[in-house]
Amino acid sequence: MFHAVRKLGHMPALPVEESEHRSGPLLDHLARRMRLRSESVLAPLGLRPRHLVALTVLRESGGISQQALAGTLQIDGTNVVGLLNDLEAESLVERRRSPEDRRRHVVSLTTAGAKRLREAECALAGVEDEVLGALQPAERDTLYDLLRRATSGRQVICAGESGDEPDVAC
Amino acid sequence: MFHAVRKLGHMPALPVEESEHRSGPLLDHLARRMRLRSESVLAPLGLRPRHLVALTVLRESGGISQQALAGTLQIDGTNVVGLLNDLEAESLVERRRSPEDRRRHVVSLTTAGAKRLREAECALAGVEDEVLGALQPAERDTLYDLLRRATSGRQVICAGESGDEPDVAC
DNA sequence: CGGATCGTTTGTGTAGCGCCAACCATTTAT
DNA sequence: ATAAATGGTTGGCGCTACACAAACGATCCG
Repeated sequence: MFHAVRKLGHMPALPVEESEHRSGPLLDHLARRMRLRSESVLAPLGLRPRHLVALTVLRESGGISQQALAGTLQIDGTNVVGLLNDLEAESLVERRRSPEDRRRHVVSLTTAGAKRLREAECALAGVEDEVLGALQPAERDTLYDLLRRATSGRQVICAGESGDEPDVAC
Repeated sequence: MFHAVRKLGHMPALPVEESEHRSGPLLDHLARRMRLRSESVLAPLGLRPRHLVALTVLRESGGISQQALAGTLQIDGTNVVGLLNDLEAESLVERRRSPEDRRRHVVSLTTAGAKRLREAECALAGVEDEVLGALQPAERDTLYDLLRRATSGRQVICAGESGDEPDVAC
């Protein structure tokens, strides 16, 4: 439909930079819009956006250690404790000691947690409609799918891996 | 691929809501991952993630008033001042008084600003590769496109619009 | 003229979060 | 067995990103 026909001189072979744009800032921007509006909708459920993120992650990863959770959530371990305390206080989440290593806590969603998460998602329908209004339903599904896949990918924890510098000149 | 076989017919036995998931939390999650890693990469350029968001918005909206900027950025007007001060201090952005209403400041990207933004985007290539590693290049383009369109949509500023309550039972 | 609006400055308050340090319980290494 | 490392927990400190309020100059408008 809308080919951004920008600078179509003779169009030799390359849509060169055209693709130098990064989605980081847009992600930030959109996430903020969503989060701001979500807060008010989530409040009556006693949840904050960050709790939703945690619950969502937990729904997908089943039972994981707090450390691992801290890893995927990318927040400091000590803060995970507080986060889980909130959730456990409402029995949305469960900490059980791992049988093979009893130092570890295996965190998992309780059925109440799954239920609450659902309610929250349901409550967010309006917000999403508002924020993603410019997108067709099918596009929203695509977006969801992309986000889900992108987030489910294991992120490198900053391992040495100095094979080749990725931050080249560009 | 996965048709979210949304409730067709009477749908007797099934993965009922399947499509009740919201992208909000995922957006939050992914944005956080991206932002954290971006910070370190952006630092040498004297920029913070939030500056990037502003610059990106400005690149698309051309010259707009600070108020409008506050609106799209969804941050308080007084904070926009500080944000712009940062950017103007490095002449990445320009405030000119509007000719038709001299109270207003028309904010726009300077050429230096556009250049810096590009450098930043370029510097972010590695981060994006890392964070969106689970996505194919084509998918990343799709993601970018969706995000761009979603963010460019005018967001309702909370106008009355009480036609029908969108927060129905669900 | 007087009231509303845009931008600016200055404060104040709060939430989110990193980080450090100390402390159990437990596992693993010596 | 004793020492060291690890997972979780608590408490505290500090910083950053805001929102929110108040007061002011410039400007527009009725």
